[in-house]
Amino acid sequence: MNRDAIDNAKKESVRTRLLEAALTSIRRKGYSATTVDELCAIAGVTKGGFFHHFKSKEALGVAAADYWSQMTGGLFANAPYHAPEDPLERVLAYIDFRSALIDGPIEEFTCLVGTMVQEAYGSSDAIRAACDASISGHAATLEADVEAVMEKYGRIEGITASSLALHTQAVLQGGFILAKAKGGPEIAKESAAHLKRYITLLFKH
Amino acid sequence: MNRDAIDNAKKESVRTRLLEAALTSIRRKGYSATTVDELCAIAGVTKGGFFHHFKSKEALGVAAADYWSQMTGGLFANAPYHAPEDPLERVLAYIDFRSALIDGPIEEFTCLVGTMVQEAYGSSDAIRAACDASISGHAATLEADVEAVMEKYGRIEGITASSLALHTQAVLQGGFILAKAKGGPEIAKESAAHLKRYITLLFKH
DNA sequence: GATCTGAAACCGACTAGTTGGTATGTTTTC
DNA sequence: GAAAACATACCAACTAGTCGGTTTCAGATC
Repeated sequence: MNRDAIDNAKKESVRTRLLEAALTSIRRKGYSATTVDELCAIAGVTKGGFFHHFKSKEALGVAAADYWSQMTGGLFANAPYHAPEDPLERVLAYIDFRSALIDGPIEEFTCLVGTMVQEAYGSSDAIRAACDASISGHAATLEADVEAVMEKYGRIEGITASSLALHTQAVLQGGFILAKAKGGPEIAKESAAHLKRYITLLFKH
Repeated sequence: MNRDAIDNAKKESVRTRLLEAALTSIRRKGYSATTVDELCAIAGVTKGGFFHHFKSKEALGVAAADYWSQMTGGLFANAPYHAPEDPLERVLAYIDFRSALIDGPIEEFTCLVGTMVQEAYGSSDAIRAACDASISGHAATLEADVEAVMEKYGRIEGITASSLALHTQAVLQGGFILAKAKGGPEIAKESAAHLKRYITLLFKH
């Protein structure tokens, strides 16, 4: 490891550790219930360190949403669901991939930005916008495939690629809420199955 | 108004005012960010009054979820969507009814228990259970109609009335999250339209 | 029907701990 | 040697919750 690498590791490590702590805590307890002190303790930093990297708790929230976008962006970009040649198969494979991720402890498969925007949409427009960018940005990566599906299998009156792509996100987010209420992932997987059936029915008639 | 009525009005008013304040505040800022002091100020009661009616903030959360169930239960029981003789028409009319409710300021059409369970599922099992009871209880009122639809139009492999009824709730809850992220109700209405199309496609083939 | 009683409803000041945030260091790195 | 990266100590405001007291009022008693 050369000096640059060491430097980058150290440079990023505290900030990254704080962001990782934020992901865990916010997904478990929400944004408001997550305290700066707690994040400092988890990351092994003091208050001074925290406010050196983030000018406020709100700024951390925005940064956490951006960090989340980056992480999930990488995960989905490298996921295997892009392989099928047929666009409809790709979209269905995407849903299968999302469904496969829904497993284990609730706080490990639920969505950071979906959780955060619920509380913060009215209190912080910066956080709201960052969460919107994350969700809408991810939906946009699906939109091209949906568009190709509609081109190949025929357009349906009243349905746009954008609206259908966002609908997939709504179904997943809603599934997370029910999973939290019920205390297990099953219902979220079932909802994903309904979504898959919907898209199949739409284009394979 | 007889003495009993006066007594009940007075007896209920403070508690009810606190619950109403809780609905408003939790829907706007979430459970954690809602403070007891704030609710007291809105309801025009002091701390002593609050803790006379609720033994803790958590107890208020549970009571608010129950109160929400009661309110929405009345609203949906008296709603016009039960009129059609055909069960499928009833289910589709339910979705139209839900869609029509999605309008105006975000905090006025979003779901109290969906918002609350996001934050509280890990911190308070009592609140989680109350929110689950509210969502699942409401879904159960749909289940009979869905069951009748499947009886009349034919069952579909892998789909139960319960799973489809819960899926409708997932779509609506997810729509609320996207509406919060985007700052307007449109996307939630569009998702409801997708849900309606899904159920139509399922049974009208 | 005036008076007493006891419980429920409510008040208001208090507390112990926590909150996000700051001001002023000290150390590390280039 | 200066700027970035932290640490330390601190604060004012706020947090849920407590506690002793006061008010209200239905019902029992006379």
